[in-house]
Amino acid sequence: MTRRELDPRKEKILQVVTDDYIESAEPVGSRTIARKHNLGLSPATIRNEMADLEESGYLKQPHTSAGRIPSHRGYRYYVNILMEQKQLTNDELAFIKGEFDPKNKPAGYESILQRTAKIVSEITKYPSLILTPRPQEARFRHIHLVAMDGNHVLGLVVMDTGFVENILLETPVAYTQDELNKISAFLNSKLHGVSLGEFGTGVLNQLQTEAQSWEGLGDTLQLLLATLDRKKQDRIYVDGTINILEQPEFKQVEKFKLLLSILEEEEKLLNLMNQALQKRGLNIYIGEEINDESVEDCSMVTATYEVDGKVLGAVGVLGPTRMDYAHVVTVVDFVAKSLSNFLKEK
Amino acid sequence: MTRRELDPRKEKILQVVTDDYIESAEPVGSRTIARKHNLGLSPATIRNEMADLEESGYLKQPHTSAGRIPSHRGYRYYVNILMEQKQLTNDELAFIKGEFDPKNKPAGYESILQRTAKIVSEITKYPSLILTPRPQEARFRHIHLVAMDGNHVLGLVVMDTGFVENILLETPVAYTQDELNKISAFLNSKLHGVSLGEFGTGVLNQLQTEAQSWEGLGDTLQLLLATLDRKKQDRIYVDGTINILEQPEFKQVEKFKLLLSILEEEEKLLNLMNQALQKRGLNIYIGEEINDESVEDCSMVTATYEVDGKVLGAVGVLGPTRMDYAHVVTVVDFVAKSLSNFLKEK
DNA sequence: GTTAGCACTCTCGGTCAATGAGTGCTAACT
DNA sequence: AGTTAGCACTCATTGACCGAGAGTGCTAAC
Repeated sequence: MTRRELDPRKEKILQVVTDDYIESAEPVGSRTIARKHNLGLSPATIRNEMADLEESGYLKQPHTSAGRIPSHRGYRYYVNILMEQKQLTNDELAFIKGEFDPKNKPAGYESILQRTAKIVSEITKYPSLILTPRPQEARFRHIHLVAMDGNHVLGLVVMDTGFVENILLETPVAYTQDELNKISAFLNSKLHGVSLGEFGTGVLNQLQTEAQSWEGLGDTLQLLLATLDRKKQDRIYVDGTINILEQPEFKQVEKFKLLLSILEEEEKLLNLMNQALQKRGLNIYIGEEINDESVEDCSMVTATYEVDGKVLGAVGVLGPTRMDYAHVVTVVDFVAKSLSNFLKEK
Repeated sequence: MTRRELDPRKEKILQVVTDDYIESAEPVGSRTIARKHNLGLSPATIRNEMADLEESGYLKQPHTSAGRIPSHRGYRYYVNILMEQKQLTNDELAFIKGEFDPKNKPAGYESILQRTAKIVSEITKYPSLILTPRPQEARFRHIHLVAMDGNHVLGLVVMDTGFVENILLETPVAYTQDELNKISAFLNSKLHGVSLGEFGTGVLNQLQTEAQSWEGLGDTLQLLLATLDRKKQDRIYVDGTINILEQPEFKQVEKFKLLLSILEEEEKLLNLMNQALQKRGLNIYIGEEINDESVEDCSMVTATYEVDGKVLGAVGVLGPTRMDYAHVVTVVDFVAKSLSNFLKEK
């Protein structure tokens, strides 16, 4: 539905209703519209138009004798066609740019994404979600084994996404650093460019047969892989959950509890955010377009971030269907782009 | 106040009131007590005793013509003297033991503590807090520098707490692995056993002068330290925030918002939990004994965990003053001990 | 096609009385 | 002297009721 299917006057009214409702959280009536925006129309006319809009499914009434609010269909039309682009304020712009200043470079993925989550939730005043780069698709760039005391070896794995993982291994034999260097070189030659996803038992078996010359290496490898496998999971950073309490629709504890239970369950969040990766760039999910039966009357705005044309993860905002789409879209889009740039520098 | 300052009958009544109130969240009246626990006393007698207890500050009334609830002083007496030891149920015991099974050994500090937080909040049904081992006091065990592509060096730092940190450095010069090995050896000889806290600019300056022979090393060192310094912060893992919504005293959104804002602010949590480290073992903070003006009507139960007699961090539960102390104390204590054991195995 | 007018609907806030839980006090009981 | 029955009193809670206000749909006039 990206076609203008409504005549201009109906569009104007739908837009006004949506804007007003987003701002006030109150159903908006014909009188209010006539008063606030002088469309040169009487309340009665507006009433007629609104009745039409309700019949064709763009508006709805919480109860007779209340004003109208947009239906999901109405929001969809609003978002696709009517919504006016918003600009970031100078403050917002400065804030985001400051946080993504290349001077802040070190400090690893984890803290960058956590910071990104904080930025988004602070500006939008909604809870934010950041999906980490998908480890499954990361490729080995470098493996290094370091001898520690006794039977301990520290495995260091660097992926092409810049992701660094260290794994403390207990080995059946005590290796010298020289041996480990050889093993490292061997592993590097075999694994360079292989993705964590491809790297199933097949590759492992092959490695093991080829590596029989090193005593006990098979077991060590197995351990390395088991640990790596556990880290293979995507992660989500959440921030600003508390913001949702500012929204009047969540004043009833029950509604809020439902949403919080989702925000605390990483698995559900992963489901939500993984949808976002399917289509690069910006996405808006309104109401039941979010594929989760336990999310009620919520919408989600997401944008993917990428490096060298490769989609890594996504930045998202979860809020009530009555969220300030124009603002959120602008923020999410800009932050995702800033994050992409920031990561490219590395 | 660990003396029995009340006569047995008053004690019994204080205990019954507290137990009942903890269970029901409703002020408890004389009639209820006479009915439920047959003390062989009439409501009138109980009323007299309760009036005495109120006068001496152990009980209070939310309003005239309501039942009594324990005051903070009453809770304190209850916790110190009256509370009956609870046993863990078999299910709880099995659950905890299963999670701390040494077979689950790998996977690093982070995930262990996160899991611990989950265990505690799931069993107690209150939000849980886990304070990480204090990086300030960790001592260097091992430093290793690995050459990556071009001007990048990966610094690997292992602390005696088992904490492993990796830091990607951009160096002004491209080092060969041989050079790096020498530098590593040099750093190891200098830093082994030094704690992160001691490691101020003093040590740094000394290192820099001694290390002038390596071109550009000074800057690199500085960078390494700056990054390490940023990691020096204690961390807190929180889980089960949502549980607090089950408590009737947080049904009003405002109360809940206050608590949530604390649980989302790491700095405040650190303040709270750092108190716990002062005294090893179990601690109970009731009401204003928690040193934070924004926490209202809450109590905290904490227990330290340790390895080789050295206190590393603490396990805690934050709940309403009306929390089930007996249960929480048992759980927190046992989990802290299990965690200590688990960490010792490493 | 637009609008004024009007009857109607529904929510919200406030008042009022009834209810019930619980208390404190006094006087009688053991 | 400690215990208890009885009674008057207090206070929060609940449900019924009412009026005000916002908004609608419909009809008839413009």
